[in-house]
Amino acid sequence: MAGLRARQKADRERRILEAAVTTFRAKGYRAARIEELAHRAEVSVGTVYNYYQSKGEILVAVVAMEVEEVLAAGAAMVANPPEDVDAALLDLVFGYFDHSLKYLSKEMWRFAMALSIESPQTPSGRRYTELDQRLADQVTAMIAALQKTGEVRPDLAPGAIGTLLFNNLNQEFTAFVKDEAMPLEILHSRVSAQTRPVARMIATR
Amino acid sequence: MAGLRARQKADRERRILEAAVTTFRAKGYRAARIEELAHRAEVSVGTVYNYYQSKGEILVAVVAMEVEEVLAAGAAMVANPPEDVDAALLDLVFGYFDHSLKYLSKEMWRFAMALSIESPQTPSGRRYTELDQRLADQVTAMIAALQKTGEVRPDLAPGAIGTLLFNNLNQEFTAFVKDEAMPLEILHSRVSAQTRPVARMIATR
DNA sequence: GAATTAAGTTGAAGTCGTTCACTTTTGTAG
DNA sequence: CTACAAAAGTGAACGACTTCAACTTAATTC
Repeated sequence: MAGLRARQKADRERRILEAAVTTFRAKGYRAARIEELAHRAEVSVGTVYNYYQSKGEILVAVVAMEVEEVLAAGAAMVANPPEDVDAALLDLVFGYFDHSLKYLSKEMWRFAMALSIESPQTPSGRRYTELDQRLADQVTAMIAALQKTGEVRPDLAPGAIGTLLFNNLNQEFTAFVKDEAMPLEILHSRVSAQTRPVARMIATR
Repeated sequence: MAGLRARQKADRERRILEAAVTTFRAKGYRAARIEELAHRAEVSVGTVYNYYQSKGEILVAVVAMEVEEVLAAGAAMVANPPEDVDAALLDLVFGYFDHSLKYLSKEMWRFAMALSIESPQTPSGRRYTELDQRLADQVTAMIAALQKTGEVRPDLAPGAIGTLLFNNLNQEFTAFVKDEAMPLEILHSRVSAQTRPVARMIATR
């Protein structure tokens, strides 16, 4: 028997997260009121805080869903990388970018990023940073994979180049979410311009 | 005649900024109460808001002092760059890093960064982003200068490489301020590891 | 199945950044 | 010197996240 209490608990948590996504998207993260969100989930304000430590933690839970999906897609690509160094790196990265607005608005990304910088020691801050790290590791893994197939010069440390490229794409993604007017294409072209020269230089000719 | 009103105004603004730096450093930015800061500056809470639009704006005013100094030092270096590509880039960047804790604590950096991401359209957010851009431009200027002296391959776009390197150092600096325990040396060595391979590849041999 | 304990819910109160209607001070004109 | 206008200062009130002491409800024991 699942237990009434356990079922109620799971149901409430789900309702709260659903209500949060709905409210955040409808009103924006900042303008979303915990009270409204609680009402929509049919619980009290206190109960929301029983399930999530803060408004930010609810947000990071949504970010985590997003990033987990993207990581899974990326892992498939690393397991079977395109031949071109250029294409391999950019396909991977554009995969991140193109999925990024599936559940989250730019505003939601901004607040999640800000939270992770502002409060790096909170559970939500840590969690965000950890997701970032896993993305960085995946870029490094891609470079290592390309070294295995002989596409990338074997004398380079994949960690250094991977981190460099990830840091760059992360910063450009930050610029992207900071500017509501910037379309994905501009992000693509900027990151291409910065990634391609490196791809060319690290490739075996 | 300077005018009593103008003098009092300038004096109050100075007192508020001074009180802010003192209070932020003593208690930390988050724990600093506007009320305490106002009391220390011998004005009312309302007057603080008469001079600065928000708590964050006071913080960014301090950041700006810091960055302006660093930019000036960097400009001197770009005007007369070291011969080595390696040394030129790392000296410039380490100059940024080593000055970064002169007026600001790591916590203050974190809140300033968070603010600029969270609220990119506010005056303070814009101001921070603009300072960042000027730093990025300076890295690009250094690469352009090294192309002029023939140290860097002339076929590369200095903007793309400069932005890439700046994005990397900025992200690593963010990681540095997120971790209270990380010493400057680790930041140096991480950025060296990521910058050196690129420096080697873009240098004329 | 009544009593007891443990787990979870509730919303009013607390905190702190920010605003605004009112007061005070400075500058100016008659 | 008085009266008026403009500028600046003030702090109580407000809004929104978060906490917590009191209350319900589920589980367990006898």
